Amino acid sequence: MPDPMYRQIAEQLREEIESDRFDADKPLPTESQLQVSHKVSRNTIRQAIDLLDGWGLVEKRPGSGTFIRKQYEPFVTTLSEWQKKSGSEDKPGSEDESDSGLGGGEGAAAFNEVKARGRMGKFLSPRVEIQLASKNVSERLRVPPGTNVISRHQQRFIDGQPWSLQTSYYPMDLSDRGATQLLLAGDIKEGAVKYLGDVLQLKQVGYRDRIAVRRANETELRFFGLREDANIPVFILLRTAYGVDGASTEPFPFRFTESVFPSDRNQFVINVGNVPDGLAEPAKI
Amino acid sequence: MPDPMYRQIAEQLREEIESDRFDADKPLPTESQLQVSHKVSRNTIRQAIDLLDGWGLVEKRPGSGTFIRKQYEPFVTTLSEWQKKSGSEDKPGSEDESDSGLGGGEGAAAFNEVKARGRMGKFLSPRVEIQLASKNVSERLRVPPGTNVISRHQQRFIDGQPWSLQTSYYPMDLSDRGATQLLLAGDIKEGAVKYLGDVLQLKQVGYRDRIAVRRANETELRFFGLREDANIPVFILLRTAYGVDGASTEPFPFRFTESVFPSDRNQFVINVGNVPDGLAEPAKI
DNA sequence: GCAAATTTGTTCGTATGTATT
DNA sequence: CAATACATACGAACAAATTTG
Repeated sequence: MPDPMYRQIAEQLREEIESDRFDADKPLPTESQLQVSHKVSRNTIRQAIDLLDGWGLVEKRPGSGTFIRKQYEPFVTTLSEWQKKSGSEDKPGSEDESDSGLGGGEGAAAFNEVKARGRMGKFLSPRVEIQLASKNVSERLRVPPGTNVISRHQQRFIDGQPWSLQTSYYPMDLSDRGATQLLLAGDIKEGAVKYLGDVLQLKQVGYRDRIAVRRANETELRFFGLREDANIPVFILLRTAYGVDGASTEPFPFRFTESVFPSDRNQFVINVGNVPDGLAEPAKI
Repeated sequence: MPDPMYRQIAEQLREEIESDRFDADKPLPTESQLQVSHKVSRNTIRQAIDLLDGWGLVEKRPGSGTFIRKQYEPFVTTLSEWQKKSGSEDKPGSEDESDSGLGGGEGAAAFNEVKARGRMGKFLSPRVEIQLASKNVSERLRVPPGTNVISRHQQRFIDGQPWSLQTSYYPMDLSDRGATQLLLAGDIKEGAVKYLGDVLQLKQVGYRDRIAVRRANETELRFFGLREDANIPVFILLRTAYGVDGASTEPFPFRFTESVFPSDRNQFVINVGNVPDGLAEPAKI
């Protein structure tokens, strides 16, 4: 039993696209042209192109045409530490935290990784709000639901492309005790982790990342320039950071971060134990 | 300008589904019924339902009806180690590796995590093949492309549901030097890492994970019971494991593993440094 | 076990709307 | 403003898968 016509046509177009038989800058043949050349109705052509669209291969622009979607060079974010400490063993949580804290995707460390990979990062100034803790945030920060928390939201770009959306939540407690910069909309140049260490003797000792994938919501579709039809899901990276300070030797959560990364241009790397030096290149999948 | 009809209808149906206004066991109203109740053509109803299908909310069964898709309780896999070592600091790569090696998603450790989470794991017997190393495999294992490598492919189930597909590649070298069990189709009860340690004094000292997301291929759609329309992508987890043995103190890659997890039922957790004890619960996203 | 009824799948033709050039 | 190209919507017919009597 052969596949239905629209699927056969879609497969054929896919094959033609992937072997560069179309000009990448110019639109594909129009629906009317394809309707003629494949001797089917325009509806059937549209079904075929809708498939390609759902596969993320093409992008339809009303009034203009159907174009081949540009494939991104994936950007790799290292979630564990990625800078080897010279002259010290590789011990997360040990005493010699460098400027980037434990590294891996945090503000300062993330920016450094972008630079180290020879790409151009642009992190907009954070938008700061006092919010009531959602159930999720209150559970992670161990504050009662509805408590005020500091929310710092930031848009990040790489090579001019929208790259990630990040929101960090801090207990109000921290600003009350003197970390007042958390309330200012500007960047914290040295990185929030180092700042909290300097001001409150709050030292990050570890973090837990959770990775999941879901469909992009309205805001995310708009910011990342994704078309809903293309069905590009987003990574959700939830990080709970733990620290100790003078008052407590038992680690407690002091920051909860939710980051959103479109899956068409992002990958993650985790190094555990002793692995070769150097930044990991993207995986071919 | 209001949304088109099919989108309005889709949103309304979504709202009705999410507030449990339909019986989860019985099909939704048929296309003909909806066509009447919404006073539109059947094609328009089909467009609306196709949207819900693409959102993964419903599942269409020809001849039978349209059903609400069951949501999975996500299974969480810890990629870093997840068992605290009693009486020892938390140092990956240190001397006191327990039974599960460095832990985190490996055969033995993965099975233990499933058990620890109170769920029922079933890992089928691996299918073993001698293959020519692909470009990807040869790069990771640092063997010339086209060299023979051992491939061990395994299907994994949790609570009776297909959960992941995993293929590990080992240099032939290892079996030549005595690790002959790698060539047998049976399970390696103690875990491959421990086995290699016992037989070849090959000790795992670290690993690097890469995480990406892509569309499921034919095989994966079939195995995981996914419908193409539902557009559920899969996680790709690539792990390169490094070890040392008597002959070399410089870590070298001895195993490369590619695992595939459907994103509708899987999440990952990474612990870095000092984090609270206990298995992390799924993220709410 | 088979035939009929039901339900979704495919394809056609047509008309009109909306966005872009 | 006109032409072009994709978007929405209607109606119809037949096919294929599944359930039911």
